[in-house]
Amino acid sequence: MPKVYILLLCVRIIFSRRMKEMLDQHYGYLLEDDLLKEILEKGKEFTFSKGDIIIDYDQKIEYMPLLLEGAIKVLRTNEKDQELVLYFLEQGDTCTMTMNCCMGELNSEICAISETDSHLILVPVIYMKKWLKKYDSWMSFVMMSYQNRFNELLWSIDGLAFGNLNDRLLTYLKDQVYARHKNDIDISHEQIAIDLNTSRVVISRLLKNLENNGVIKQTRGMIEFLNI
DNA sequence: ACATTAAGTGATT
DNA sequence: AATCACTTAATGT
Repeated sequence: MPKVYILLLCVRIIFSRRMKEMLDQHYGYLLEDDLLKEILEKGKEFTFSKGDIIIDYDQKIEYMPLLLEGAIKVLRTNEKDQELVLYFLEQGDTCTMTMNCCMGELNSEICAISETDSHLILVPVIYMKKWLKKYDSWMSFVMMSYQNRFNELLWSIDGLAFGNLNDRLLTYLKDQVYARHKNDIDISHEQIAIDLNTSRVVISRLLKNLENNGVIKQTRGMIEFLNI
């Protein structure tokens, strides 16, 4: 299990100009101006490093995240320390489970880990309900997120039910490439195996196949996705 | 140089 | 597809 560094390591920069730019860039076309302004007022900006735990199980949800940069892995584990990755959050996304939990005022049912260094705005959850009534664009945004997440969840379930590991691995890699904005993925076979809850040996074999078929190239701790 | 960690492989279930 | 046992290769101290 990854170590818990949590919020202590976060750098908090309020009223940064860059924050506004990035907010406009990734959410500007979705949300109305008044809302964007309110997000800047009420939200706090944070950065997380790779591997930081953003939200852990049973933690009280106080903020909802709006991702500006980077990628976040959202997962559940069972009684053992087996992980199941539910979905990845990329820029322009927000965490649907957060909304789920705070609507019902529940504690976190999931664990969110920063997959790369990432950069996000945290908005206190009380505003998310208020904004649902106040802003149409917020409502659409939330609905859209639900739809997207739901589809990704279906994907995960398909993977489990039909056991098509190769396909799951491929979409996993594509997700990584998309989230990192580059074709080099610095991740070990072991970590992939944990994410897809299978064993390292199996992943190694599948990756070897992909390498032989010219889909990827790999060196220690690195996978390069070719011909996109 | 030695220990540690990542990756490759054959055999078995 | 999973597990075991073992090898080889890359990296850190």
